[in-house]
Amino acid sequence: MNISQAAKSSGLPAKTIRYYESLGLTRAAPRDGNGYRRYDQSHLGELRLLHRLREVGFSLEECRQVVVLYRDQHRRSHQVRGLVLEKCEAMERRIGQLRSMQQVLQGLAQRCSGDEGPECAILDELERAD
Amino acid sequence: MNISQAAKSSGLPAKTIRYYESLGLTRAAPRDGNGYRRYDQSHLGELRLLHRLREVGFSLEECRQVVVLYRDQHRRSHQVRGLVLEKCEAMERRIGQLRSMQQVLQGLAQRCSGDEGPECAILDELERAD
DNA sequence: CCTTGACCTTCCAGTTACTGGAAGGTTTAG
DNA sequence: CTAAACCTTCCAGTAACTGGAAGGTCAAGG
Repeated sequence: MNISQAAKSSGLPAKTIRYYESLGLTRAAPRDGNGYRRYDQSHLGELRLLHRLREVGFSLEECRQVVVLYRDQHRRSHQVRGLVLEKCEAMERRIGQLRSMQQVLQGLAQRCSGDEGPECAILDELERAD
Repeated sequence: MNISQAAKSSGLPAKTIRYYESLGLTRAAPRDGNGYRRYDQSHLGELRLLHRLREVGFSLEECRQVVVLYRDQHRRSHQVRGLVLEKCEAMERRIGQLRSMQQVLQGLAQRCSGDEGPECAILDELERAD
């Protein structure tokens, strides 16, 4: 299987697959005589794992930690679960942040008349000291 | 007022103030004889505006749009309000995304035994085809 | 007068996670 | 035989800073 097949089957663009390989995030694919990368099922598992981890918000560094466990015969499942739960909590905190930002925005919009004149409570509020 | 005073008073680090100036996001501060930037109250308004916009999630490009209106005597407040409401909706969409990612993570964590063994429902789920 | 520390300046490099594109080799279909 | 569709590597750019190097300036203390 060449890289475009691996891309289709894993959901990652070919460019991204090469990029991950260059970072050492995936094992280097063996090459054919012409220099083309060759993929098999074992590569696909890793690529799909990476694709899905990214989809649920893992950074590449966090993906790397999961991949290490994925490859480790002696992992304990609570290690994987720990990483997932940690990410879950980080996500929760991030959502809370965004929600509070959004509330500020709503409050600002409410106080602004939103008419044809230049006076604007939003700008007044945001430029003022403390 | 020199740059470190402006930084303290606006909440933006000095480095960031220079950076914004280099992008043309703020007016270039006039220089003293020694080449130091000098700031007055009118600069502080802009700097505080930028700081607060960033805090509520505006990108620099979005900040730029607000700053243009801030400087425009002939703006209409509904233009400012429009930008804020648009950002508000984008934020809502983003929050929805994060929430659904978080739910996936919670579902994964629930299905994993989280014990001392290597078998892990999370990895099984994430590596599998479709 | 000299030094020390705290300012200030510019510029370059690194971060994250790709993505686009150039330049060039290979394979496949007609 | 040629054109399309692969593949390769490498370089540059994105967003929004941040750290650090190299060097100029200024105020206080001995």
